[in-house]
Amino acid sequence: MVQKSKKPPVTKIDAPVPPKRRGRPRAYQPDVALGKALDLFRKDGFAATSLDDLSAATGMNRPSLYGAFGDKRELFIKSYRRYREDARVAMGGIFRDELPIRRRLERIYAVALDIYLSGESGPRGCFTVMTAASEAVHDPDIRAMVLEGFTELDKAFAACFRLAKEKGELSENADPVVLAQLASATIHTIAIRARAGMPRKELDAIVNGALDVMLRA
Amino acid sequence: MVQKSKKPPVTKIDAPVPPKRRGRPRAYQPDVALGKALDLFRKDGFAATSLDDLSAATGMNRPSLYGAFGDKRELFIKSYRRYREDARVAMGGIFRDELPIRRRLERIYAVALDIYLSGESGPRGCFTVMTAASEAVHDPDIRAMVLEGFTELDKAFAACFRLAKEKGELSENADPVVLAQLASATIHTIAIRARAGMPRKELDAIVNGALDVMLRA
DNA sequence: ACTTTTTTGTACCATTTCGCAAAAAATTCC
DNA sequence: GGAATTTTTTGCGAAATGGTACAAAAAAGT
Repeated sequence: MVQKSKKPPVTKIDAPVPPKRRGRPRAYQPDVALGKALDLFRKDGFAATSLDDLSAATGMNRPSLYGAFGDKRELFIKSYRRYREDARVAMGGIFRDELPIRRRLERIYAVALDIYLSGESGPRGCFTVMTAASEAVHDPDIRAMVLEGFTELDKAFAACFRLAKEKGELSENADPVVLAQLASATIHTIAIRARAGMPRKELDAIVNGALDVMLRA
Repeated sequence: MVQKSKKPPVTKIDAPVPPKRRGRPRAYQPDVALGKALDLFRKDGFAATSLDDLSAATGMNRPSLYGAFGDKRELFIKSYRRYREDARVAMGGIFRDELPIRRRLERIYAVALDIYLSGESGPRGCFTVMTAASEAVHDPDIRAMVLEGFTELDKAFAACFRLAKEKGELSENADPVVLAQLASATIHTIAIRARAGMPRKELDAIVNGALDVMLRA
């Protein structure tokens, strides 16, 4: 076996052209299936979601699910990763925006609330918070991912405040790290309260009050 | 039978003397059994806790469990009520204490962290938050209880800040309601992060930073 | 001693759940 | 057209789950 001709060298990582796979073609698109799985997990949580539910939601039958994503736990982990990616693309732009700090934060919370309040059968909250509240205690891998999610948010907020301070939008003795933790705390509280059914108006009010204090009138 | 001698008139509502029940005596104490059930629910959540688990933990077999507390959902609800009562007695005194505001809040958070970090197999977090993250979406009764839990905490904090303001410990333009929501947010964030495995030191630091900002250095 | 009352303990049932094996189907390669 | 390859489909099976029926047990009343 001098030359390995097994795979044609994939220069373009995901070409829009189907790469002519060998056997029977898939009846599903992994991306959309994973999205459906994520929706279900967000709605019901890990324990209350059965493989049959997932099978029905994705349109894949159980063996296909298994072949594509592994067992239930692996599918959950992949769903969670997908959630984080989605959140990053939804947020990423705003964090790097050049708006004044108050506007920037308002936008961030608006997008967050869009995510938390979405869902056909009731608001779904923040998947990171949900996972922390359930699986994180018993599964070290999941716990690590969740912790990483928290610190990622903390850091993003901290960078936000640091930038604002450099631009003179905050007082000299403002501590970006502390403010970031408060900003995260506000994210967490609205995520939880959203899932408990609190209407958007009240959540917006909480955000506004928190911003008043953090940005120190 | 001129005088009704069926029951001796129970003037004292719960005498420490066992009231001579009629049939076979219970092999368990409902209070401690409910406590064990609460421990389990807090550890694993509703869906991941089976009746067999509960049976093993309480020492009662399933039919007895059913007879004493109703089905799984009812047992969960009773466990949650118990949690709230426990939390109230643990907190109640401090909220009404006459300490300076900073000290008072420090104590509150210390007690809260004691509750959230307790647990033989990992920190158990706040049961209200956990329940909001899971069952609250699908069960209106549970959702109502959880929402009530949130507003109860908000109100307690608000009273706290109102008192401090009256005593001149806060600036004139401080808004007790807004500060209370931030104080609740801080409770929520440490509850979640505790369950995600964040060590107490870091949680204490978050509390301290939050107090700095709320009490306006 | 016998009846009544209440709880326990054993056993059972219908359903759900996760996982997998084996056959059938759809496609490419030769 | 036939072999090779990959996926789908069907269906099985062992275990767990929530709930209940029923007899045995343990106490008080008579």
